[in-house]
Amino acid sequence: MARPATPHTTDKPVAAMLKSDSNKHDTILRAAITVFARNGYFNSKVSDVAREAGVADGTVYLYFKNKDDLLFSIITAMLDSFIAQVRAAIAPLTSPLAQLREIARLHLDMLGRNRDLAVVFEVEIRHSTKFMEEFSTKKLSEYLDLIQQVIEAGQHAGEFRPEINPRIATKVFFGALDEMATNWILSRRRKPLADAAEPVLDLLLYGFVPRQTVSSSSSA
Amino acid sequence: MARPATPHTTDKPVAAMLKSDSNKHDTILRAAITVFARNGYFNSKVSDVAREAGVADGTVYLYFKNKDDLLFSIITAMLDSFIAQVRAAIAPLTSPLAQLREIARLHLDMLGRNRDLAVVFEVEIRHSTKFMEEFSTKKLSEYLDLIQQVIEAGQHAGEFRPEINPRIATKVFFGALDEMATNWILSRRRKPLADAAEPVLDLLLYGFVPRQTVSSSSSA
Amino acid sequence: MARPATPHTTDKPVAAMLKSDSNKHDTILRAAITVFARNGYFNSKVSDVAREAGVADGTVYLYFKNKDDLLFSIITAMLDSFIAQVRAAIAPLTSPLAQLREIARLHLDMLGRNRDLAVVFEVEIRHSTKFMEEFSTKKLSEYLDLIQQVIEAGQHAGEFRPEINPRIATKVFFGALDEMATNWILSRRRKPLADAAEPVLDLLLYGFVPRQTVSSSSSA
Amino acid sequence: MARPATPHTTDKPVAAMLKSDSNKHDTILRAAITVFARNGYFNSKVSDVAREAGVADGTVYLYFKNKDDLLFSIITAMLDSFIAQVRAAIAPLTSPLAQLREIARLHLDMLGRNRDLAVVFEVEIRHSTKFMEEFSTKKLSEYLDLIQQVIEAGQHAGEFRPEINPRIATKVFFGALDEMATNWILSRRRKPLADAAEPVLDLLLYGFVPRQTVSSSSSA
DNA sequence: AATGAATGAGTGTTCATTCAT
DNA sequence: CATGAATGAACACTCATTCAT
Repeated sequence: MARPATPHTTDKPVAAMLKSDSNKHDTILRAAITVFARNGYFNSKVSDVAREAGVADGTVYLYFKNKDDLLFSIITAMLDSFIAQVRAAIAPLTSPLAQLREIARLHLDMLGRNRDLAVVFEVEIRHSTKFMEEFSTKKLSEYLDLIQQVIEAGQHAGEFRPEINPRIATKVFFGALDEMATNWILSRRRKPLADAAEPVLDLLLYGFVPRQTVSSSSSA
Repeated sequence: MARPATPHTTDKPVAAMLKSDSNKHDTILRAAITVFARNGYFNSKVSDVAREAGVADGTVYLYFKNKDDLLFSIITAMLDSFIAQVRAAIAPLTSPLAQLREIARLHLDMLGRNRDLAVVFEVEIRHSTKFMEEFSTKKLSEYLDLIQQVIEAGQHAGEFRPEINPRIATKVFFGALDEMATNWILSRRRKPLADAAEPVLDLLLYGFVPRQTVSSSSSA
Repeated sequence: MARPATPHTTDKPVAAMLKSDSNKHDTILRAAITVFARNGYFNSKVSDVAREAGVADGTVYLYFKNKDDLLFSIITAMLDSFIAQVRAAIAPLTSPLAQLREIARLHLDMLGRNRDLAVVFEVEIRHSTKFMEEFSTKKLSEYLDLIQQVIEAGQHAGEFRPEINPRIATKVFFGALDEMATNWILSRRRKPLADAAEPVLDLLLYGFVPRQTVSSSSSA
Repeated sequence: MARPATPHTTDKPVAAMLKSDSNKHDTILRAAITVFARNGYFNSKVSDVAREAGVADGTVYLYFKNKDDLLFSIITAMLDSFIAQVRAAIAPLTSPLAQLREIARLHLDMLGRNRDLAVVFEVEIRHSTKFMEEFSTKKLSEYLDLIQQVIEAGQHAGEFRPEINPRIATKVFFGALDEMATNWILSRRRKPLADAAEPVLDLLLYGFVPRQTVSSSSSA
């Protein structure tokens, strides 16, 4: 139940955050996602990317400064696209709790739609501490801030416990989703990643510990 | 409150899961942790590790099959040591909830004691999908199974909600801790990582949503 | 004394041996001189030359066969222009000694007017033995022959010692001027190169060794 | 005639300024001379040098920082060796004029012994203005200073004209020899380069212009 | 066991040249 | 004539690994 009309299926599929047509820049970027996901960034050759994109090696350098810039551009594009989608999706929702639910669903939905994208995001983004720092202080923190704002709004609205630290709650939320995605990538079973959204949310929202079904009322 | 005598400070400091003396095998492994944490696995040269360890390049190959084997050995040693510590620490505890609490604390305590170790564990372990698959299906899953057992025990004991999926709960728990560690590595502030254990646990155990202050309302 | 009206200042400035206007062929050639002088032939890119000339890369190939042809054309143009100037300048002079003096002056004057030109001539012309052979047996030897003829004429006229080998004298003469130019390029002081003409000539004409101020006879 | 006992033939042949045995550093350097002379610096591949030296590509980098360092080392070694030989050869000579003569002979003798060496020295040394500046302000100027001192000593001794500028005389002297060498490289005839020493010296010392045989003629 | 000199396969990047527009 | 995007051959340099000592 719930979440009935929400358009999981964005007409602009996540995988196609890059205009799928013509545009050689995007063709190369898509090829890089495929290749990096297959072999990992360090084990991928620029010429692999070029071949996958159907261009000459040198052409890659007409559109990207160097190999690193390829990875950088992929992740920037992903996060930009994702953040925009999330903003658009939660804007109409009034309840912060509903918004948080929507973020979780979109997060998993997006990564679950394109395994290659997910691999790059979950694995290759960590290819160096420098690289991670770069993103965690820029693009990624933009996303995390968004989540944190929702959580704080939820506290004001009385939907979330006032005593929890919103910063930590954000990390717990993000970490939980991130781990689901990482596991999904590694697991052989191809159950849709988005299926995990509901149970994860239930856990995060209501905790491991049972609510004292209180009083006698339940038994009554 | 609580957890008074629990020996946070294992007499065998985490960093020295490798016997700190003589043993050239361990000297090289420690050197590798330092070097990999500093530059990342791919940007580290075997000769860097050798120099750090004070041995000749060729000597590394007397103890390790190749460069990959170095990283593999580090993580295996880390996880073996960690799992052993966790088992020992939770054995005397009877309440699964107390056990889970102890795991969280130890997890963060261990990584927080040695940033290099944490960097390798959080970042370098992901240096390839193959590598991750290798671990997630072996060592790491041994750790995750341990957590899962505690959660299931907690469900039987009535300490955790019976309806939650223990497998998913395990991932949420691990993912939350993992994210705390990753963030701690990247953050400049050097607040002890273990300080995060309590608030994270509170969030996971009791959820984001306030418990209905029960009483009248429910019965109303 | 002497050489009063000789037009050091050719109305066609040396630098503009290439018609300075319109003509795209010459525009590119001038750009090439600038660029080659700045970075050296091998470190210059065809696209640098194109940009300097304000044309597209491909346009360079409409006027020159390839990059080598650019350098070749520069030096050919320089030497053609120079030889023509020299011929014109010495034609009216009757004394071979005066002619030789004029050649020295013009030689240094021309190179000293345009450092870029000098750099290309002194440095880049030597970019390969093949290249040098090409020129030394063609254009350059035309210039050297000119000098040699003047020297031989001087011998017949009794102005130069009959016993000297004109071929060797030519090389000594050219080598001395060449070295002055090379040094001038490298030196920081920007004293006009042509200033060196007089002292060099004095040395070459009268030698290092003092003329026996001859005994008393002269005074007699 | 003249120059009877002077040991043109240094027991340590010029070509072997590099100990010809074992020493891999020198083997590579000799290979580089051969290869650079054959194809020119820019057209030579490091792997060509390695093959010529009979070592692996990587080995070159154990002894030289990079390709540029190869050329740099060649010329430094040449000049060091040459300057030492010249100093030793002129030390016993008392007459500056005899010393200058000896320098000219040695200069041409050395280059004439090993065409490859000469090619590198005459052609490749100019592979860039930066490179030339480097040498002209260091090693080469040490050589030029040596010549200049001899000329100045000759002036004091009354062997050379007092009014000539020693700095310019040095350049004229060096330039003349340099040009002889350059021409010899390019010429097909293989007449010993050192044969040119005597006529060149005669020209430089006594000039192009005949000494007034004075006496009667003038008064006639 | 330990060494470290030697190896040589591997790759990111450049840039002269072409050609469809 | 002119363009400049695309090409792809070429190459300096690195570094994991070996092995004679």
